[in-house]
Amino acid sequence: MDVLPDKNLPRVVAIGGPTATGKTALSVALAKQFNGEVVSADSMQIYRGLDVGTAKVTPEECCGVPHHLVDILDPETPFSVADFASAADKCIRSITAAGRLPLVVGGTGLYITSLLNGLGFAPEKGDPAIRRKLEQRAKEEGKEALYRELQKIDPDYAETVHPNNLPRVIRALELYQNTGRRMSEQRRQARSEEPPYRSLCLCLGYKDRSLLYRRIDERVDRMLEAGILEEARMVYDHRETYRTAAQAIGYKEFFPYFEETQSLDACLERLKQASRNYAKRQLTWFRHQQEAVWLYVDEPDAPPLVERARDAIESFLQI
RNA sequence: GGGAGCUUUCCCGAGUGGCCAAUGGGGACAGACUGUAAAUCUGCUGCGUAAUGCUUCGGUGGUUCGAAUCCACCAGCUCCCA
Repeated sequence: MDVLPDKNLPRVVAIGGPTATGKTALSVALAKQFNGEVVSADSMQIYRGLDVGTAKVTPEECCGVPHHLVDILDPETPFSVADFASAADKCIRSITAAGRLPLVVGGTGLYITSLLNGLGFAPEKGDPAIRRKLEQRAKEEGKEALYRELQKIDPDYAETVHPNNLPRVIRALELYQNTGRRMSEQRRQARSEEPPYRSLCLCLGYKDRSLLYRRIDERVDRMLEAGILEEARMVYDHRETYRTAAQAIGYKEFFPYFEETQSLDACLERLKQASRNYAKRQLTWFRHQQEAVWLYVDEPDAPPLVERARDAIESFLQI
C-alpha cells in the first residue's frame, strides 16, 4: 500500500517490548512531556486485584498520568483481543478529542498489533457452548480428528496451523460453525482494511540478552518481597473462575507450592524461567509481527532512553 | 583399611559390542500466532571446505574387523563393613 495515510487519523504512540524492560517508567515520563495519557495493552493488568504479579503501575509511579484499561474488570470476567481493540479505540478517540496524545503501552503484542492494524474481528462473539463441544470431541476422538475436519472445511487455514495447536484448530472450527465463515476468509478481510491510526511503535529491548534475563530474575525476587504470594494464593483459591489470571505467569507457578508438591524455591525458579521464556516470545512477536523503532536500554554511548524516545516521537508528530 | 557402585554431549538422564554424534526431558537459540495470547504451538542444538569426513561418552593403555558399551590400571564421587 503506497497510499499516504490520512492526515486526520488519530496519532498513536505505542510502547512495546518484553517484560521488565521499563515500559511503565518510560511511558509515564513521555506522557508528562507530550501531554499524554496511557492506554494499557496488557491482558492481565486489566484485572483488579492482580497487582504485584503483573507489575502494575502503582499510584506513585503514575505521577498523575491517567491510565486507561487498567483495573477495569474483575478477574472472573472474560476478556479478549476483540474486546481490547474496541475499548482501546474508544480511549484513543476520546484522548485525541481532548487534544492529548494516546500512548498505548504494554507487553501483549497481539493486542498492540491488532489495535494498530485495525484488525476487523468477527462481529459475533465466540460461542462457549460450541467450543465446549469441540473440546469434548477433541478429548474423545483426538485432536487429529478436529484437524482433519479443519482441513476439509478450510484447507488454506489448516495449512498455516500445526495439528498440535489444538486451541487454534478449535477456534477456527468454532468460527465456522458459529458464523459460517472460514478463518482464512476472516483473516483476509480483516487485513485488507486501512489502518485506523497514524502510529509509531517504540520497542524496548536489550542488546545483551543475559542482562534482560538477570533483570527478570531480580524482579521476581522483588515481587516475592512485595507480596506476590498472597496474590497467587488468592488466584489459586479462585482458579476455576479466574480463567485468565490462573494462567498468568506469576501465579500458576506457585500452585504446586500451595498443593505442597513443590518447595517455594523450586516454584520461584520456575517462575523466573517462565518469565524469561515469555520475554523471548515477546521479542519474537515484536520483531516479526510489529513494525517498530527499537530502543535498547543497554546502549552504553547513547543518550538516555527518554531522550531517544522523545526524539523519535517528535519527528513522528511532525510528519 | 576392606567391599560395592557411579563418572555420557550446556544440565538432568537413557544407552551395556556395530543400526550411536548417541532416545527422552530441561535450558539456549530460532520461529508461528486474527476472540483465554503472561495462552497455545513448531523447529533446532558436537565440528564442518557437509564427505561412506573429523572429534566426543572421567584419564591412560588393552581386547576386537569394530567399543560410550568388554578388560586393566589411575583419578573423582557415593554407599556399605571396619
